[in-house]
Amino acid sequence: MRDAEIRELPGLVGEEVRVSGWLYNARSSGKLRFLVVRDGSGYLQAVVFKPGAPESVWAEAERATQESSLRVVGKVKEEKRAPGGVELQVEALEIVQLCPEYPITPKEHGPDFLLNNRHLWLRSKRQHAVMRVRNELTFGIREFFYRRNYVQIDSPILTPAAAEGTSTLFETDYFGEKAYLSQSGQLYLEPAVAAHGKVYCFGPTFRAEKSKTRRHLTEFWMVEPEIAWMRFEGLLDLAEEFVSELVARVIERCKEDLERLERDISVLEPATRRPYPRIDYADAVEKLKGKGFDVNFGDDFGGDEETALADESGKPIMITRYPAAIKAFYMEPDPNDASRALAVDMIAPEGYGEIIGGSERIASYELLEKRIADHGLPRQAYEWYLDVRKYGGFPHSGFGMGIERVVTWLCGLSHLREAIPYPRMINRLYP
RNA sequence: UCCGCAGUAGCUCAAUGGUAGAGCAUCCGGCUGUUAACCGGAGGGUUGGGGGUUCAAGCCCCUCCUGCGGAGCCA
Repeated sequence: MRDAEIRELPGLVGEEVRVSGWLYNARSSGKLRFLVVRDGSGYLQAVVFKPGAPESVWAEAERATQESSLRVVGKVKEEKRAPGGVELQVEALEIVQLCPEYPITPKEHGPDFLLNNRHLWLRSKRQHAVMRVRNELTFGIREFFYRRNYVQIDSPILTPAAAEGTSTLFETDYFGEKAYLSQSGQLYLEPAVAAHGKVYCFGPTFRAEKSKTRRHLTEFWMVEPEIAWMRFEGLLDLAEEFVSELVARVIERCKEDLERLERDISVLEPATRRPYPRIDYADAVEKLKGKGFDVNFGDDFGGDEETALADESGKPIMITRYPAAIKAFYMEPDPNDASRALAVDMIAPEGYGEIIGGSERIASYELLEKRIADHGLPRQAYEWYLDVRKYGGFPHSGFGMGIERVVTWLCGLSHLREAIPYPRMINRLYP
């Protein structure tokens, strides 16, 4: 007899094994009791047949409640009627801890209740699948960059000043000084790119905006690559390669999870194929006007506008060359039109919104100096950032991708809050 | 911050201004192949808080609280 994970059982038919896990659900019919056991690696139907089992085993099988932790011993049997194709014929059963009435029943629940019980909700099938997709995505991201010889540079969470103004930052006390939780690692990446050439950071970021939409969290994860000597066109290629490769990876390696989430893979497949449509901001404005939207050149796009643009193809689209006035101070102006920035937003299809924002960065010391002044930012706080241009300046580009937005899109979720283990939102800091 | 919707059993939801109900969960009973199993029974309620209208309020009015959706902002 050996210990086995449920995922291994199809290869252990005929063998006697011990499986340790939790009771997901139980069904019984007189002399027959089905225990659905989960152990994180899968779901197992364990069967106890009263006439064939010792009385104590039957009694324990009857006593076991939903989510009781337990160990079952028995022979693995091929069984078409069982989910997964195999089942366990229980010979011994030990309840490790009898679970009292479990709050999350096998019926529908509301979001407030589920979020209050997020620590338990994580055990349910859908949430289990989402976290596995997230895991595949984040590992894929690291592998993508590792294979291309990027160096991961972790940016600080506690920062002395805002990247783009202080209004959206969480403020905290730092030994009598004001400190802010980082809203982007990008500025700290730029000095590092001068050291390593190709770098990225990957960590949590914080926005104190009182956003109440399905597309916002106050704490979310962002991956931000930054590349020396890369120009705008190269950045567009990189973003496209990055996303298409990650989508393909998740489709290939998370088939079961996506199936459990009832995500139609054929809808995701166009995103595995390059190129993605690229549309100039000015053309996007015209296109939206043609669709009856009330937008003018110079406006930023809202969620509805983004959705309308993205829905034309099943792929993400890249909107390029936004007006400089509505973009960040550090973005390089378009050499053909200084009123525009070499900035890109990638919009996911199906209304999932912006997943990437990026740009070529200002390379000139003098221009950056002027922009900092124009935006009313405290020069002193950005001295180190200006040094990237002062001591051997160079063109460079980068983007940021929001992990939860991508997970939400890949899984076909209706809300970002399911894409992170413990969502932090306005009015929610528990559990 | 603004706009809209909602709050009834542990959970999801019903209930013309007139005796508060169902399903799931729990407990008891039945069933040898269940797939959110099924069938029968039982317990379970200060209808979010406060105030008001009325013979009578879960329902109408005021107010506060909480949640949800959206806008703005953004990934």
